This record gives sequence, structure tokens and C-alpha cells, in this order.
Amino acid sequence: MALQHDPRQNHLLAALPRDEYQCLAPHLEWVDLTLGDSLVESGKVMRHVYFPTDSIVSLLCVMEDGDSTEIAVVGAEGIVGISLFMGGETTPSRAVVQSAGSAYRLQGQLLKDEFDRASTLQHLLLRYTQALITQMAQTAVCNRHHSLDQQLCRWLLLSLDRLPTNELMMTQELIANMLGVRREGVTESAGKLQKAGLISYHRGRISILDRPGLEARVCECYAVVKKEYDRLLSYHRPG
Amino acid sequence: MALQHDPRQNHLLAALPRDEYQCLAPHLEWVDLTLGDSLVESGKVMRHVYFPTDSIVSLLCVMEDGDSTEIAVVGAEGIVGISLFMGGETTPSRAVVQSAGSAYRLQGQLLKDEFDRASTLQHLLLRYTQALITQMAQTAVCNRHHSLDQQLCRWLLLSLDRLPTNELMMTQELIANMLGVRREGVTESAGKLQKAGLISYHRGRISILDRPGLEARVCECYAVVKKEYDRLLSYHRPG
DNA sequence: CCCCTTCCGTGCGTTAGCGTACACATCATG
DNA sequence: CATGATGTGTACGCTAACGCACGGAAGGGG
Repeated sequence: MALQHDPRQNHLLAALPRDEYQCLAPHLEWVDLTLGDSLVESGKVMRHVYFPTDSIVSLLCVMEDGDSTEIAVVGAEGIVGISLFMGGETTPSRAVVQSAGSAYRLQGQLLKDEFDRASTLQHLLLRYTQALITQMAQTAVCNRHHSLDQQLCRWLLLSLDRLPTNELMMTQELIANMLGVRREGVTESAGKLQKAGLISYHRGRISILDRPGLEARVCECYAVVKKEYDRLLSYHRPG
Repeated sequence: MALQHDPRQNHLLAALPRDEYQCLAPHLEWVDLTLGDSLVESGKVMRHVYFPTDSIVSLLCVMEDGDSTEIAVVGAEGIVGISLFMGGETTPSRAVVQSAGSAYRLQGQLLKDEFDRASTLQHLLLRYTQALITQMAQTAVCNRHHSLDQQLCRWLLLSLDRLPTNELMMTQELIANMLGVRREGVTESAGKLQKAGLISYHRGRISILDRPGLEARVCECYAVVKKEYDRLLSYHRPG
């Protein structure tokens, strides 16, 4: 079924005018991403960029002692591998699959060529990058000022926005790695949310039961990021 | 003296080929930046971009309750106002002068025109933006994992790298605002550094006495950022 | 069915940083 | 030289999160 796996499930690809899309389409390669796959390694030159369709990819900073922190998350609204068109080729952070699913990948050089033609694609990618910057900045703020409870809500909502369902396959251990906190801390915060009836989880499967409830508990960071994504990426789909 | 105030003290402008620079030069307007000046307000469309020469500008996220956090710092190596060429026009963060000095400003539209010509300027600005992204990401990590002592060292070194002297005009109160911590916390950490003979300060004037000493105490975040700036922005000055 | 791995819950003591309050210098000004 | 504003030092209780060390429960494979 061609429709089951359609590159245009990715919003950036979907926003391209027909001719530009046709130009890339033959080179888009469907890939299956499984949990934990690493798409970009720190300092390594990447061959491809990835356009997620129904997967979620985390951008992580890993430190010398092995501790890590998620600095941003990418779903169907975005692209993994911005340093290719930004010109740096590599980046000190990693990109890891947080939620299994599909993506389309494209040879880096092909993307660069199209980007350098000052095309619609260029403008889309730059606006997307600006949105990503906002997410990173707000992550910095959130790490500084807000409680783990609030940050967990933020993280759940950001993930939820990038998923087709209300279910997340994710252990508390992994969430802790993403947030850069202790596993026990996540257990405690998640326990509160469960007691409040907002979520329910069981061995790596989290169901969101009451999204408005989460939104009531989350810090302002979520709204700031969401608003900026909506503002920057609310293009009309061309025919 | 024309040389005392030369736009090419800014590294981005200095890295432009002669013809591109000549194109912009007539429109570069010298401005004097005083401590606390706001160059970019959250959500406001900006008329100009700024190329600092010997001033330092902080990019800050301000929250609803008024607390703020610095997410990145810009000196002669950079430009203030990336959202103009990134296409978003505005940004949720503020840009505030952290160290008084000079800058050259340019009408936003002129910059955009030049940027859209896929010029050297475009590539420079995009690479610079990627470096900035790294700084933001590392700020997020640092906020999560490192002690105030370490963060203060990082902040001092980042500032020092952007100053011609070893002196910083900066009260502990202001540093606290930048780092998003209590003033008393800064007093304590700075007191340690002073006792250790690394810095000395007096009513808003900080002198760095022992830079290697600071580098020995700072967390890895500083080096990560520095390395990435060096890597991405080590262009050769054209004639 | 048993064992072993994975995942989650809980309970310590410890600590960095917070909020608050106040005391004391230094400097500018009238 | 008095006054006030600004910048810095210190102290004390509080809390969120940490590090560590368990114990238990669920599920999968032999």
C-alpha cells in the first residue's frame, strides 16, 4: 500500500510545492526505526537526513560520565540532521529513536543541493530550525527552574503531540535518561500522575488518560514551545 | 579615527569577501550599547540585526514570574537577530546588553536580501547559528547537571573569551539573573573563587587573575562549546 | 513451572540550592 | 559629612532531588 507509507506524512515534505517534492521523491528511502537506534552520533559525519513520519527522535547531549540530557525532540513536524544544511556537517549531540516507527531518509548531498537553490525547502528548513532552537532554549529554562513533576508533564505532552495514539512505549528508566534525572525520581512523579488518574502505565507502556489534566500541571515551557511551532510551521499544504 | 570603530572587528563581517562586504558597508551603522539595553524584545519584530564588536549581548528567556535564564551569549564572533534570516521574524527570547561597548547594526531587510542571494554571508550566518545552537544545548545540559560553582566558571570564561580585557563590569546580582540563580548563591561561589585567588571583585568590577585556574574548575560544557565555535567559525579572513 | 531479567516501588541519609532576613560595607549626592 | 542607594557577606530553616540499597512484581524462555 503506497498510502500506508507516504513520505508526505512528514509535514516538511508535505509542505513542499509539487515540483520540489517530485525532485526529491525518487530518492526518499523508507526506513524502519526501532527504539534505541542512533541516527546521528556525536561528531560523526552523517550520510543522510531523516524525515520521521510516525516515529519520534530525541536529540541528546551525552556527557563524559555517560549522563545524558534530551535537548529537543523531533517528530513528523521536523527533520533529523540539521547540521548538514546548516553547514557544520557534524554536531556534538546524538539523535536516538525514542519511539519506534517509520521515517524517510535522503542522501545528505541531495538535500544540500536542493537547499542551496534557495528553494521553498530552504525556507521551510530554516523556519523549522528556528522552532527547534526555541525548544532547546526552553529546555534550558525548564531544567533550571521547574520541578521534575512539571518537566515530566512537559515531556509527556511533547511526545504525545508527535504520536498518533495516546500510548507511549517507554520505561521510566528511559524517561529518566531523557530528562537527565534519576529513575526513582521519574517513578515518584509518574506515580503522582497515575494516582491523579492522568496517566496509567505498566511495564513500559504509558497511556495518557487525561490530557487536559496534564496541561493543567505542566509549566509554561510547553505552551511557549507549542505556540512557536504552530507559528513557524503553519504553512498551507500546496495542492 | 576610522580604525577605532571598524565594522570588521566583528568576525562575521571580517570574514566576508570584499565585494559582499562593500555591498553592506555603507549601511552599517555604528551604535553604542550600554549595559542593560534591550536589542530584541520577546515577540517583537526587530528592525535591525546587530554585529557586536567589543560588546557582549545575552540571549535571555524570561518567564511569566519574571525569572530569567541566559541561554546563550553573543560577542564579536556573532550576530544578534538570527530570527530575521531564519525566517521567523520574531523570537520568544530577549537580547540584552551584558557588557557595554559597540556594535554595528544593519537594516533587517538588507541583511535578508543579501542572505537570500545564497552568498558567503548566508553560509557564514548558518554556520554561526549552528554554533549558537550548540551553546544553547550545552546550557541546557549544564543547567541540569553541574554545580553553580562550575556554571559560574563557565560563564566567566565565556564572557572572558568575548572581552578584550580581563575585567568584567558586572554585579553579582546581574550574574545571578543571567544564570537564573539566587544572588546569594553567586556571592558564595564567587567568594570561593576569590579565596582561591582566581578572581578578585569589588562592587561590580570583576578581574580574572588566573584563567587556567578557572579552566581547571569549569565543567566540560565550556570546552564543548569552545571547540564547536572554533570548528565552525575558523574561516580565513579574505584579503 | 522455574528461573532470570526487566521494570517498578520504597525507604533511607545527604546535599545543593532556595527563600528570607538582616548586617555591613562602599560610593554618590546633597 | 550626613543620607541613601547599591553591592556584598552571612546565617538559618526548608525542600527537591540525589545516591544507594533494597524488595517485589511481572513477563519471557528454557
